[in-house]
Amino acid sequence: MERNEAYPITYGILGLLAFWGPLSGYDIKRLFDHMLAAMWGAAHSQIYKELRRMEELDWVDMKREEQEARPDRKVYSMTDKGREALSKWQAQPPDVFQMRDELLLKVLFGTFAAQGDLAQNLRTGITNHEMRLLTYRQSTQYIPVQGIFPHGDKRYNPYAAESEEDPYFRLITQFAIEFEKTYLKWLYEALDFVENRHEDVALEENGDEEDPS
Amino acid sequence: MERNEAYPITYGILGLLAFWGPLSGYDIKRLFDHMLAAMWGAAHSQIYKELRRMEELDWVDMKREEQEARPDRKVYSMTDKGREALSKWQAQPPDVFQMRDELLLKVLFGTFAAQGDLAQNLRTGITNHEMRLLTYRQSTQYIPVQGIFPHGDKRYNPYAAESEEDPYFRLITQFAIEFEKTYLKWLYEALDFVENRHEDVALEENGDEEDPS
DNA sequence: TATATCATGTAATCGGTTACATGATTAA
DNA sequence: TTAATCATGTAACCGATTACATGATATA
Repeated sequence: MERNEAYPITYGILGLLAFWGPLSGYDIKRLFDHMLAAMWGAAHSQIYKELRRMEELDWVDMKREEQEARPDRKVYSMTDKGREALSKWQAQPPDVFQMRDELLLKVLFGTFAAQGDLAQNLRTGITNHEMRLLTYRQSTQYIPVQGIFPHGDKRYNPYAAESEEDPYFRLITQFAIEFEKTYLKWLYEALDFVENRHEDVALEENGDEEDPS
Repeated sequence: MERNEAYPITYGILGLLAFWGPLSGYDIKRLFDHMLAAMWGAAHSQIYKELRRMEELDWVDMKREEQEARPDRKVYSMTDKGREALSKWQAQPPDVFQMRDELLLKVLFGTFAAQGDLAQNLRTGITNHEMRLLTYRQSTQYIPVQGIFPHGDKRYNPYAAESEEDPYFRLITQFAIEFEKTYLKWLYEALDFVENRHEDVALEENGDEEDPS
């Protein structure tokens, strides 16, 4: 049995090519950051490497566009074989989700943190997740048009407003927004908890629950 | 400048040793699955390797317990240096969270899936996350006692009921439950959408009113 | 009888990150 | 003047996974 020939990032690239036709590695990196930030991240070096691999698999075609003063643009487009692979992938059960969140680990072991460190980490988390929430709420401008595939040779401008929106992208954006809202709600509650319980244990006697946030 | 000497899994192990005193690699693996499943996963091979590394760093001490008919138990306990490292880690800002969820990727590119594949994947996700939610709701039996650190030489039975619960573990469990509830709510809505193929736009960002459950 | 669990590890590989490299153009 | 962006890659490394290995004991 042969080795795995593809993994999530492969299909991430393939999906972007299916939506937006021929793209360079640089284009793909930009779209990754805008479109796939909510579910998968990728460094540009990995995208370039993966594109080379996908070319060997005949999942993509490369056309070199010469430029003066800059390296040539290597523009990739999905092949029939690539389209088939993308469809086959959808027929396999998804990997079990695995959370990897260092902030949660730090909260769990908050007992071993010095005064104030945990609160500071929670505030950092709040800043990060507030920024994400904002990004996702503004991300509708990136919604791709529907039904390009399987005639995906045309190139669409991801920044242009389109009349027909892809319903799955809307679905993902909704998930990302709800996730960030849930995360933030918890972060604020956790921060409130660690700030108020460290002040003085004796305060628990009288009513200190009036706290307008 | 020297290489990183530790990363999240290192502190995961260290934190478990701080809570529950001397433990073997096998014990740690079991606790990882029960306590840290919501925020970090680890294979047993990685834990054994990491323990050897931590021994070289003098973050843990190892004592060999001989057994007949089985390999010796190598029982690790945290050193002062390890305790210091755990505390220093809490003073550093946490890594930015990076989601890696293949199911979300498949939903985003749902346009390229054959009839029924997407719904099937969503159902798999529902099964997985329902199981997680159940696990987290039952996980209160694993809540560790508070304030062992910094005198953490005693060993506590993680299965025993304790009067004083660690508030941070409770916090994490709450997060995990809220996360799974949010995820599941979205999964059911997404499944309904792909099964019924509404023309109207489902899933507007819901209001602030909470359902009183 | 077959599987699972206890209990421990090693080896090989892989997916992903970090660092290095180039050089023009544009914005602060 | 400094930094960022455009645009492309290579090389080294590292954290994590998968497969391999052993052998008793308990459970179905």
